[in-house]
Amino acid sequence: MTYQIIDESYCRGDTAEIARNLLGTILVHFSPEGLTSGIIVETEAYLSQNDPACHAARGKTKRNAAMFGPPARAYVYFIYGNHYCFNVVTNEAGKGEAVLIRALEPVKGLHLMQERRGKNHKKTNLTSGPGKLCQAMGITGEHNGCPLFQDPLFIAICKGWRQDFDIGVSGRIGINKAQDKQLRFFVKGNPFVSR
DNA sequence: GGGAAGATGTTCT
DNA sequence: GAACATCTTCCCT
Repeated sequence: MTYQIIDESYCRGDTAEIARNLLGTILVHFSPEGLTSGIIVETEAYLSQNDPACHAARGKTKRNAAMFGPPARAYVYFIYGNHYCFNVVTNEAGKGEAVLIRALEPVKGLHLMQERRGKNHKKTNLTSGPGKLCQAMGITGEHNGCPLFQDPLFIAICKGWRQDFDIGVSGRIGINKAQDKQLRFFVKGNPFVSR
């Protein structure tokens, strides 16, 4: 499988469209413990306009500052006392938009993912949720603001994974505000999609 | 200073 | 399907 790493321009423009486009791309992390990677199969868009569920809705804070930075960077935040969530910053710097990566199909480093997740999880339980995939991939708050087009953490378009998948659309998961917005995108029928 | 909510995961019934 | 663990962040109930 050959990769073509994305560049900054890939994440400029309409955030919902980028959320769709990210489906079927691969997230790769060269960590000190080893390589892990997975195909992105579920995403959610968070917008700056008319979207109270977006962390940037109430303006820039210390926590969400990375969302207001340049696109194609990571926005990683800590939630519920236990979990990290990984986002791709989109649109232009200053906007405050991002795409939450909700699920991956593991490709490489399965053993390391098992180790990081602890216990004896099934393959489908390694990366099928935003908190799970961060733990499995070794993504933490250290990666907040990191570029996503160079080592050690990057997203690439891969030739070789099937490109003929159907895209499902639904309301976003786990939020109380703006539940009617159809901003969740996923690969239909993929067993690694959450829920 | 304090409280409540939060883009979740796990375990139990 | 529901309860709960766990703790940071942000805006005052």
